[in-house]
Amino acid sequence: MISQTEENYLKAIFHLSLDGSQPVLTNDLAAKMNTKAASVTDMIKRLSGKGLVAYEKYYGVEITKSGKAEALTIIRKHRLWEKFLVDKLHFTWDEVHEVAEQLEHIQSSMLVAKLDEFLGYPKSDPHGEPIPDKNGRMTEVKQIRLSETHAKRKATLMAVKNDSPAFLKYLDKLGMRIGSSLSIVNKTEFDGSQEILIDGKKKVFISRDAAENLLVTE
Amino acid sequence: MISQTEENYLKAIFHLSLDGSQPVLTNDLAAKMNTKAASVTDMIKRLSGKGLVAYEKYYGVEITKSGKAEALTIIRKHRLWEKFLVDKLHFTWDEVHEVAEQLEHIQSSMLVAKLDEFLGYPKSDPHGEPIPDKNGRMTEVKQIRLSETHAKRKATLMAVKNDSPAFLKYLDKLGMRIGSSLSIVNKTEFDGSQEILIDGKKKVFISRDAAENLLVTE
DNA sequence: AATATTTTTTAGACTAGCCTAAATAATTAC
DNA sequence: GTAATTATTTAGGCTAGTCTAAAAAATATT
Repeated sequence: MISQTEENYLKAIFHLSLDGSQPVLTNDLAAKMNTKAASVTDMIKRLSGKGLVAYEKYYGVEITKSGKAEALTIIRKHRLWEKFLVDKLHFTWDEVHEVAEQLEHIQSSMLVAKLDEFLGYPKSDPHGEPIPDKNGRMTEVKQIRLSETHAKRKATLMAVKNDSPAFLKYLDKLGMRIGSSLSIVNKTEFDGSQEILIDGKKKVFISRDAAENLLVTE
Repeated sequence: MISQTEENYLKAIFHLSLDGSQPVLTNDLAAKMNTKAASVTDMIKRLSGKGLVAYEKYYGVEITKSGKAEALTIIRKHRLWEKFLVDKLHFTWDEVHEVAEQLEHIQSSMLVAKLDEFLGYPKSDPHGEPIPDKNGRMTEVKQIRLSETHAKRKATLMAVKNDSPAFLKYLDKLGMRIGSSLSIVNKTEFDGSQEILIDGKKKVFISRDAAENLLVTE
């Protein structure tokens, strides 16, 4: 049996090892989990004892095959629940994260399977993130930050890097959503700010900070 | 903040105080919670400290007004989720309890409100139990055990007293469901067994034990 | 009413997760 | 290459929730 706390650590390790360093460092994990390094060391030992991570003292931690499988089923559940909350219960995309953090820990493979079916086997969640299938596989689409695209190209918004309600509400106000077409009208090199056209209709200014959090395909 | 364990104790106390003794006894609670009496004493003190129950040493425990309100919101969530699982995800009524036991602890009043709306503000769960509204009020219908009805009367199955998968599957096999009309064809006094007609179609024998777990209105 | 039995509580110990403070290892600076 | 700094681990302690064994109170027996 794997506890909720263990699941949360595992998820954090998985995410850090994707877009961060390999191995994952104790302090980084402590920062992500909002705990102290000493607590992380404790937990890592437990996870290591269960074969979910490989741990080497003073070096760091790497997720194992079975740990990765666990992490992917948690992420699968999280994203399916987010999809449910938005599509069926009409939550807005900035309201779902906190609730999905709880729902992802419900244990029932039947529930996940039936929820997946009920939602029509969705491939991505409301933020554009891919939903792993029951074998943990997901269709990764090459996504780049809007800040890294070259001028004048037309791009499609696939996902957002930042899930904070503040950012998501800001995008809503701009009239931007997953699937919107974005074309760069003007780019100011010195501060990275851009003027973009949303769905061929609305012209807006966005900062480099915003552009870095928008993932698009060209 | 009230923990999941505290929620489970509170629910147990509420249920025991409904169809059992007032006050609720330590040993009864221990039996219901599958723990030892010593653990119950500990927990009761915690709940008492939070004002959710009134506890008197060597006497027993009674639920307070605020404790009852908490218990009712948990029961509300449990029954709404059961309704969701059966109506939307097509679980059978014997499969829902375990999952609903987990889902009832999800904290989000928005979620409960939206789920309620999504389900069309149902008044009862798949077992016929009433769903408390957001103020904890439920429309109680006078229900009696089929074993206590007088012969020849036609009754409607409103709820079942026993949620065990074994019993529910048995009822399914008999072709009996919430809302079925039951009329007693024959009653054997010495062992309480009955011959009944289901929905005017199917004639079956049931034991006193079964009849005691069928709640009907005449 | 005194004794025996049952119920409940207390005392002390365990695990999961967390903490602070101190010790140790690794890294950076000079 | 030694010293200073930073990162990590260990040691010991805390709370929630559980347990067993022993003590105390309530109840039942005769």
